[in-house]
Amino acid sequence: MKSDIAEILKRNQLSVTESRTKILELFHESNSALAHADIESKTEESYDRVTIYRTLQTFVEKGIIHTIPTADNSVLYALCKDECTQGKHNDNHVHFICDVCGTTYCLDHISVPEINLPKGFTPHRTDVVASGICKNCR
Amino acid sequence: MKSDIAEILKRNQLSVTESRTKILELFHESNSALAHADIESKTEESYDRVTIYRTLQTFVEKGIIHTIPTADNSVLYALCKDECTQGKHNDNHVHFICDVCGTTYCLDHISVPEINLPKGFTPHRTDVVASGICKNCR
DNA sequence: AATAGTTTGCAACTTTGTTGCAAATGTTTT
DNA sequence: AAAACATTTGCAACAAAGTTGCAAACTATT
Repeated sequence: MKSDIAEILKRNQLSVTESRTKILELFHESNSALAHADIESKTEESYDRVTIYRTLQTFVEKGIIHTIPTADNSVLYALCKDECTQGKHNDNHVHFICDVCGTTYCLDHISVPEINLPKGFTPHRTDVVASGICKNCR
Repeated sequence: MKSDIAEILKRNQLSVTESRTKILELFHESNSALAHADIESKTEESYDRVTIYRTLQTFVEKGIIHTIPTADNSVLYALCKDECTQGKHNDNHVHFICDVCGTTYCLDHISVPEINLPKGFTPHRTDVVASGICKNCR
């Protein structure tokens, strides 16, 4: 498992450091999206705030994770599907934010339907963010 | 026109003040979404930052404007359709953000398609945010 | 026009995110 | 496996974004 994580880092030309390994592990363990603050607390503040910011930035650039737009404009990150690579994100799936527990789910298998935009608008990326009540909070 | 604006404020039990009138006018004049910074510059810094924050908050609470989730997690606001009232937002329409000029359009007339969520997930609000190239930047 | 209620602006503060740089860590070479 | 090189980390200092309390200014009400 640990070596899996290292593999991912190497494949993306990143040195395998303690913080990167740990943070990437967190994403793999969690089945929901994580905010900067989640990572700070789950790592028990072992790493500098700056390191976490930079690690997340790097992961986004490499296509390892992606950001999720939220209605309250907090910044969330989640693992990308395999098809994502540097500069070419393929995250056209649906996200669900639970109004009760706040958990954000990445519904990878549910794809975004075609949207008929007005003449002249060419879409490049489409995000769907649904919010409501999740399966654990009913 | 000015009296229209005052009407809206009164209808929402808000005192008609210069800043509120001016800010609400800005939204009515603009056909795109506005960020806090846009409002600051378009009012030529006549109002305190805090006043703008509070005005936007109040307008959101009253259902006069709504926030738009963005992929880069900046905070954007746009006028609500008539059907929105306090505590009951009805913004299930599509937003489009132009990657070139940064303009955000509220595509009121394009409705969000049904999304089949997994069992147990009950949606309450659904946002669709498309980004790409807008009609003016082709 | 006086009073009561609301809103504004200021100051101070918190939270969130960024940058430069030296020290520490990771990688490669011999 | 140690030296040399490259990358990453943590610190400090800063910048930007957002919040709160409170007195002064403004709206609304009588």
